[in-house]
Amino acid sequence: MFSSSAPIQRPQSLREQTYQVLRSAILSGEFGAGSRLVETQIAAKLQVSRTPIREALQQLQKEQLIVSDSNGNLRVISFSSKDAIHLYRCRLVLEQESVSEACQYATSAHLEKIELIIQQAEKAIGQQPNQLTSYQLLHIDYHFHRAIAECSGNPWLGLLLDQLFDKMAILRIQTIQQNLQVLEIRSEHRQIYDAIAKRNPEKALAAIRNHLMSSQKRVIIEIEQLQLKSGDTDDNLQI
Amino acid sequence: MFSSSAPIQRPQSLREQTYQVLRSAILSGEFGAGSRLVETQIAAKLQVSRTPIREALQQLQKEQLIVSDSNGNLRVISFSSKDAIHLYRCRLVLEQESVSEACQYATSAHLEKIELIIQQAEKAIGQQPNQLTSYQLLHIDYHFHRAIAECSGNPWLGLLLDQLFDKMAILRIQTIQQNLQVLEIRSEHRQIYDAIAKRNPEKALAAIRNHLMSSQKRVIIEIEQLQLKSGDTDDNLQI
DNA sequence: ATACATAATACTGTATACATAAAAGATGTT
DNA sequence: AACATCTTTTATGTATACAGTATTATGTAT
Repeated sequence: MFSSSAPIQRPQSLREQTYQVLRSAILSGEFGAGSRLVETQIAAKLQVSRTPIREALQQLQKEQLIVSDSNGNLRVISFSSKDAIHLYRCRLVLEQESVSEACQYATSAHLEKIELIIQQAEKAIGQQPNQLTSYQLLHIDYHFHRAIAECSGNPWLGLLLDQLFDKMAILRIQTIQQNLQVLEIRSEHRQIYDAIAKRNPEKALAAIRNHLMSSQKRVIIEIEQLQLKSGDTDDNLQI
Repeated sequence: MFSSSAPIQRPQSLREQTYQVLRSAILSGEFGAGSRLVETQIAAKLQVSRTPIREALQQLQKEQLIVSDSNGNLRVISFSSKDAIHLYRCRLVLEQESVSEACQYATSAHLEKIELIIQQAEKAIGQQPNQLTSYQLLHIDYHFHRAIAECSGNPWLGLLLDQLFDKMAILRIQTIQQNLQVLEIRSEHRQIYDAIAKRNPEKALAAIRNHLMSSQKRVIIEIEQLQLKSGDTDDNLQI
């Protein structure tokens, strides 16, 4: 009969589609931090009524990808370097838990999946070394960290991390220009993986910590450079 | 002129009001885990149109207080003992960060606030020893932990914890019957506070760990008892 | 020209109407 | 009584109308 246990899924609602469109527009930097979002405008652009747009915006607001400014206008959230520090601290404690559990509970299937992601990343870098978009890069990075979190078998851990990853994307999307870092990230990832595969929690914790601290440092430097520049000319004032 | 810097707030939207009503109905146990929520019914009950109800339900869904079951019906989430373990693990790592930061950065104002909360708790227990509702108890507990998190100055940490606290409420609302535990909780809280006040991270970490592990143990025992009972008679089947 | 009042616009919040899909019930047939 | 088919009910998704509010533009008087 119907061996397929996958529940049939009717065409996604306009709300869901709208949500996805807006979300990736934000995370890919298409809407820069601070840009304003208006129901009617988006509705006109996407050719649907305000209702699904409205609901999608509310979702995004709930996960703090957009916030309402002092006038009650919706804007893409914009992070200070202080926010960056705080976000990275949260991420660090959650990811330490993540790798620590991974060392204990990762199955060989889990490990294979992680290794596959690493390989895919290397291939992507090898093939199109310079035309990798920041968004693609972030995506690969995300999958690596997510795959580790899944080893824990703790869905809530993954959910919490997902929220942080979205914010990381906003943080980093402005900052990744030079792909120099790609090399560092690659080796850092491999160190994390190796430690997990060898079930060595001490090394794994050190590696994830090192990775996140380096990443944080890179991001903060760039944020502060951005702030300096926007301090000079007040063009891109973020109201 | 207007020294009050508080932005004037127009009457809250029906959506926000609905959200609050539903949220506290869920967290207080008025809607038990697994109960079904239907737009039209709620709309009829609260005498507003479906629109704000709908939007409030979506918010609750986003924060996983309600989920859609296999038929697409919205229901209050219901946790297994496995979920409890996972949720407590997340909470532990975040709260360890919380107390650790508190040891470093708590100002005397912060400490006073925490102490005040402890005193209020003791007063509440002294005055109405047996008629304290579980909801009130949870509320006091929440404020204690939240006040500690605020010492870190990390708003994101607080936000992540808030999400967990909501789930804890659902977890615990069914389980707190006998107020025996009140005494234990009280002393555990005091130990945490004392360690923070003395800026002793080792003790503080041990204390928070002890508190959460004890709490987890209490919750899990009760969940499993519940499961046994509902296994006997299939009355309160949670579909 | 500046200040003020009034009109026009731009958005949001809420209600409501309609379409569609699923679930439950009813009716008839064997 | 069991089953199939058709109807009715129930619930959700989307569009749209309307009200209220804030913001901006326009005009008028001093």
